[in-house]
Amino acid sequence: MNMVQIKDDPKPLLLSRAFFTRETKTVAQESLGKTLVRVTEDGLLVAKIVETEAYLGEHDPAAHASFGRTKRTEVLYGEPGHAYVYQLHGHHCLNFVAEPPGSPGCVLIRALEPLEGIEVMRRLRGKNEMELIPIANGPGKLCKAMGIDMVMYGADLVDPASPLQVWEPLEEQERQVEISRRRGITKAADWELRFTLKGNPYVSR
DNA sequence: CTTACGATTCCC
DNA sequence: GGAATCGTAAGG
Repeated sequence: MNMVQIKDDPKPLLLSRAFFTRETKTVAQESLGKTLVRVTEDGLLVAKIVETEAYLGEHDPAAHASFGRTKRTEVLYGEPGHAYVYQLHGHHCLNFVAEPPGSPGCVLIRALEPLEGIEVMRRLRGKNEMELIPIANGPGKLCKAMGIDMVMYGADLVDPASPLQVWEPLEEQERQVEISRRRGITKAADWELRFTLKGNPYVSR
């Protein structure tokens, strides 16, 4: 990890709008290994994306977009590369909006490998003595650890002034993607749209 | 307004 | 295995 590079020259690391302007399934797979960055008053919170799920749009029974265009899903129909945040069971979940405007695909972020700002993440999770793995190995847990709530709804992930950004990987990595069924849903449960970094211990169970 | 229902988490 | 928990969407 090269913190000098992070602080001095973040722009070349930012992903492009074009990255998100692709098929949802592609964006979900390609997001693995990328870097999620939360800019806070206590410094940068940095983590590697290790688990994602694709939600395909209005014809995906498990997707929120299957309800059509509502106040909640509005951002899904807009410009790709923005954050879709929603609440569930008192927790928050983070998605990346994918596909061109009008096509409401999105990518659920399900687990992170914490890299920087780990003490702040522990504090946000409410447990100072927490082990590294359980800090962000679930969709609700990672939002709490990264300080992501409804304020982040619609945040532009490719804007260097945004509180929530997605960067290229911080260092070279080999990347083997494993494909499986989406977790925790009852509709279209057999669709294989969950993507994980093979062998990564920070993936959710 | 009322009701049903989760893309979850944590504890027993 | 089960409870906590609360916004959303749908129906009256």
